[in-house]
Amino acid sequence: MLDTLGGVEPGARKWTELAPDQQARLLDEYRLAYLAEVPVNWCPALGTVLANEEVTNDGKSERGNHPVYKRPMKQWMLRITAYCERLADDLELVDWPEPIKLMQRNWIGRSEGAEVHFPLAYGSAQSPDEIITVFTTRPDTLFGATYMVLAPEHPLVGSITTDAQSDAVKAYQSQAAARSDIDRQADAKEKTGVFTGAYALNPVDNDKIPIWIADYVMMGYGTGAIMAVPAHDQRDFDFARQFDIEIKPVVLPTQDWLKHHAPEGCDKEDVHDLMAHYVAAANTFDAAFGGTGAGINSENDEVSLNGLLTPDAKSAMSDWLKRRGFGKATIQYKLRDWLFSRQRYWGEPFPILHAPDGHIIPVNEADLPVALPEMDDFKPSASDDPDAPPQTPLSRAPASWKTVEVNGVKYARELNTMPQWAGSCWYYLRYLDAHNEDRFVGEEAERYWMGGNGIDLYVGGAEHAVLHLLYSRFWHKVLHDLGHVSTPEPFGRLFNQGYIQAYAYTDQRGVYVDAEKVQDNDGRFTFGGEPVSREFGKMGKSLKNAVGPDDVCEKYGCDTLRLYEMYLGPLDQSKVWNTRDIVGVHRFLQRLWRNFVDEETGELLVTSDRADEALKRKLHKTIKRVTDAMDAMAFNVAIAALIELNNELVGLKTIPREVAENMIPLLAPSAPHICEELWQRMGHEDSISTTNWPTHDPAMLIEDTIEYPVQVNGKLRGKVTVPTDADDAAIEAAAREDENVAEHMAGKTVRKVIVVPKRLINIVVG
RNA sequence: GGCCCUGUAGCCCAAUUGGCAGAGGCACGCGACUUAAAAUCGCGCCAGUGUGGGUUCGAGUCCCACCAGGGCCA
Repeated sequence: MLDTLGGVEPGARKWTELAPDQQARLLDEYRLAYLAEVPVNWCPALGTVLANEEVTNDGKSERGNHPVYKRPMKQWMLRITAYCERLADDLELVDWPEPIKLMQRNWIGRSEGAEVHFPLAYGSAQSPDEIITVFTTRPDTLFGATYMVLAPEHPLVGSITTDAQSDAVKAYQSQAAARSDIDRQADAKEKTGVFTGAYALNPVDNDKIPIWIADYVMMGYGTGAIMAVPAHDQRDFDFARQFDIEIKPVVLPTQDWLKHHAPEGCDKEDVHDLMAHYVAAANTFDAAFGGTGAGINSENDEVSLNGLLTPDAKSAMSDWLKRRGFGKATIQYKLRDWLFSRQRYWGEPFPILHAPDGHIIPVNEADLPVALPEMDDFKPSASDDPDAPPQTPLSRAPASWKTVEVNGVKYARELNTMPQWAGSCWYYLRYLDAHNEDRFVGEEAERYWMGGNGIDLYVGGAEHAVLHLLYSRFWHKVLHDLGHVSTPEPFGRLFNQGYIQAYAYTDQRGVYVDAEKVQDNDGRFTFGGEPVSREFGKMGKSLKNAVGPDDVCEKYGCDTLRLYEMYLGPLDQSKVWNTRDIVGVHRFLQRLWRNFVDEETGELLVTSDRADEALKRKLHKTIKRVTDAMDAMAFNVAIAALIELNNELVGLKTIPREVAENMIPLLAPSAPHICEELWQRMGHEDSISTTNWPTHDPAMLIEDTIEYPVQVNGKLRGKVTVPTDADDAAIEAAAREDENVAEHMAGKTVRKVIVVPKRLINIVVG
């Protein structure tokens, strides 16, 4: 095991046999928190570095939209990559929306493939400096690798470049450094690159293949080097055509693909001719074939992929690579380690001390937590200059805070702080036992609240998919491994609520105007007499379309506001705020009140009278519907069912107590105030929040008779009512007796009769 | 460019997961109450489910293609 780790003496087997620096290096390979000199996202305007997750697609900071630059800096990292596999696999354990799971899987970016070692053509292949390792998801195309590409920053570039190519390579390297990753990854047809003058050997056939550098290969992804298979990868194809490199097909495309991409002059109907043409001159086709198919041109003395379908070819090649020591099947992830330090004041200080000789120790446990020093000026040092040295606010802290003496040695405090995510990674655990002075959460409290599958229900926005929700899963797993928490996952069930949207209005210059002051004149919208155009978007300040909840509360009460928000529509979808509709739920509450309380006298109308059979059935049906809907978080449906029941009560002089006692608790979560008031008036001394959720009587849901729709050939032709316990034959007989049904069956042969119990009857004739 | 979500009445939304397209609300119309209006109560109105195919006895629901809106990743 130790042998496989970098820099360890062969033969060393025991920890104590290792030199201190070897021990340190080994530990560093495994530490979950480590310092590293890495290319980071530096945002001079914010005066801080940012995690990949905090940088938008167009290279701006997620907060504030400022430009972000790559630059190397020594920073704290958290080794989230050590948990890649479990973070991906354990998504199986949780009840989350599939799109969020998918986003996390994509972000983690698991890909199966193989690593392949390409020896340099002139080297002895003994030293690691003479081997280029690449990762590929398509080891089956190895016979088609006709060149290699290193990222311009790849450490081998300097040593392999020939003198003749040296100037060109250096010029290209500095040109590439000036481009952003986003730029470099953009699918430009025009590829750039420079030949290093060096060659590698393709391990499958010992062919000498040229080594290029090109900026479409990124150092931060995979090994920073690729084997290029131009026949089967579009970017490699574009590159090879541009620089006139051999394009060797090793997978046979589908007929459709050949037809579609063949050059002019081919007989597109003659499959054999197309294939022959492709094998002879794949470079004349207009694209790379990236799909799967049978292998061709892929054979050496020991292994043949010819005729094998892609999955089989992949494993055959991986096996061969492993047998010959040229590589092995492996899994690669897109997720990078998490850049965990920030140059901000408002963040948790690291409990870390730096010794004068550079070694690092943790702050003594008795001195935890490390509190931020009081400072007058705690702003980050913002700058327009991307090369300005980072200045953390804590570097301006009093010397008494910055220096700590331990055993006579003066240590310097770490002056970076943790990112805002640090707190959200574990707050849910602290909330369980917030006053515990001994532990971050007591074991008993943790088991009680988190037991089973973690937090029962976590409601939040989808924007956290690859930030908070990934980071906190990582921390939770670390805590789980250390035995501090009992579940492998923090959030058993996740629910994403949608956004509230509202109409927004722009004037003729395209500037947003205050939506509340816009007048609607039969679909023509004006603001201060000027016409404005209406659009639509997430409610908020930027679109000037926010509706203050205070106004709604003031006018209708907060039960109405609450009810309205729940009634808008499915919780997980974005919904339009339409002030006009509020009166609907407000009327419901007023009607409810009038049903229960005499408006004139204020007398409670709930009596001990028995409910009649129909009302009882309605009640129990409602209990079931509301219960099911609340479980499914379909609050809009639950409220609709209660409105329906309430409408049934309108004609009654008094409300039977058995109805009231069940109905009010059903509504209480949605309209707590009015329900509490009615509950008290009904004679209860305890709050309604302490009462049990009503349960329905299944017997009350069973009807004596059922009305069946009768279809003939799938079209509704009649309806029959039969006793609930009628058997199929009886139902069918009843159906045939219906006049209209009989008419549509007249003179035809019955082919089939489908009786779906409690649903319908379909008679197929022909 | 790839992937994901959504599309049902003038509007917001339901539809027991493949079984009668309508629960509820808004808006609108008519009627009752009222001197009148508001409020209230009653009654009514409107779509064949974005488009085109397919599977099925039967499709809003499943499959394929396309269109539109929103999102994620390049």
